[in-house]
Amino acid sequence: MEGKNQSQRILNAAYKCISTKGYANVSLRDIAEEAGVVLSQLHYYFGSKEGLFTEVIKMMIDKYLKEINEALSMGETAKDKMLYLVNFFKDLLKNNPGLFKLLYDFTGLAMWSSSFNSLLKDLFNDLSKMIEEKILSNSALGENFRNYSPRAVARMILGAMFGTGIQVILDSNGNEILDALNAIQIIFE
Amino acid sequence: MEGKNQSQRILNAAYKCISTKGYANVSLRDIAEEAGVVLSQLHYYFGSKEGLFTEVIKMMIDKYLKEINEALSMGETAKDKMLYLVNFFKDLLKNNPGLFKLLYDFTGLAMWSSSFNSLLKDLFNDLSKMIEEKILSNSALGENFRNYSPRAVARMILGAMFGTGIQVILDSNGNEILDALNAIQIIFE
DNA sequence: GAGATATTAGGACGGATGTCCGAATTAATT
DNA sequence: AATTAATTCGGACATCCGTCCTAATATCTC
Repeated sequence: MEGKNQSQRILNAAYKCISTKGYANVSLRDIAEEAGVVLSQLHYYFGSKEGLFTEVIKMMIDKYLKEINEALSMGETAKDKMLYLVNFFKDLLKNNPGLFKLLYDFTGLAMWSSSFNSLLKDLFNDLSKMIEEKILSNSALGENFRNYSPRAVARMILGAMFGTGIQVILDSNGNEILDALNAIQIIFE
Repeated sequence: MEGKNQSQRILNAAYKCISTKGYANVSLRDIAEEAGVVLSQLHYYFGSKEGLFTEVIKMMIDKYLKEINEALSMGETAKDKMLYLVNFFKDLLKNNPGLFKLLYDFTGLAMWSSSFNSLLKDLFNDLSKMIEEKILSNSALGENFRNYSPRAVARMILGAMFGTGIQVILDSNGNEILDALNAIQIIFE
């Protein structure tokens, strides 16, 4: 009756558990229970804990690439596009903080595990490239930009969002900090 | 012969273990062995794992507040001070990456554990306040700044360093990404 | 020096975790 | 309908973990 659904339900349960409690605080038994499935099914479908986590990470990566690509297709000028990107990120932090927590958590995991390192490294690479190409490439930017390569600026923008985001998450009343995200646009003024 | 030294050796060992392998991959037995001490000594001096980790976090916080305060006391203009701060951070990532990894790791821990949350939240608070007061307060900044509160800009600067730093750490050949840190100064051009 | 206190040492405990295995059930194929 | 393959289930396994307890040793006080 379940068929292929079973593995998808496990994947969704893993996603939910990890984004709620953190990868270090989640056991395979937690995930099995959340999925309404017997423990051994996780190994039947994903082989190991690492295999399951890998799939969750890939799922997360797809979401980020897709959603940010959408956000970056809005607007015309660099300033406009940056506004759309910032607003997307503010909305993400407010209405779907689990997705950001997942990114932060797995990025931390990737610091110590070479298996996950390349996955996350590639994601940051792709995201910064998207920012570079869609925001910083075509339009004629201010003279300030001539001192820094578009690649470096894109990395910094991505880092500013990420690093400001964690401060929002950390502070339960972080709504005020959300305004700090707008400050990224200072480079386009 | 050891006396008070014993607890300090445990603390140093914990610091070393966590900054090398990550808090999730370190057991009290690892720390005891690294310190050359019997397991039960950890509970004798620190009561529990949480108690020990708390002290390690406080030690880390002291280092950051002290070192960044020093970096921010250099230079005169906002642009100069920002350069000193960036160079301090680049030096940290290059020569003492373990300290940054520790910050990232514990910040992730603070997302899930309310016990550690306030410690890290306060650290980010203090650091952004230092940046605000020492860089953004006195001097007459460009007109761009009137659109954003100094508090928000400080948060964003801190976030940009933090978020760019993790990208450097993630990439084993991250020396190129180090240049992205310079791009933060684009807001002072 | 004797007694009290603080520290060190070693081991045991209950519980949790990832993994694996064999049987039962279901689905697919002929 | 019979045989084979795929899936589901329940439980066992070895191991590791944080914590706790008791005895031995060192340190300090008078």
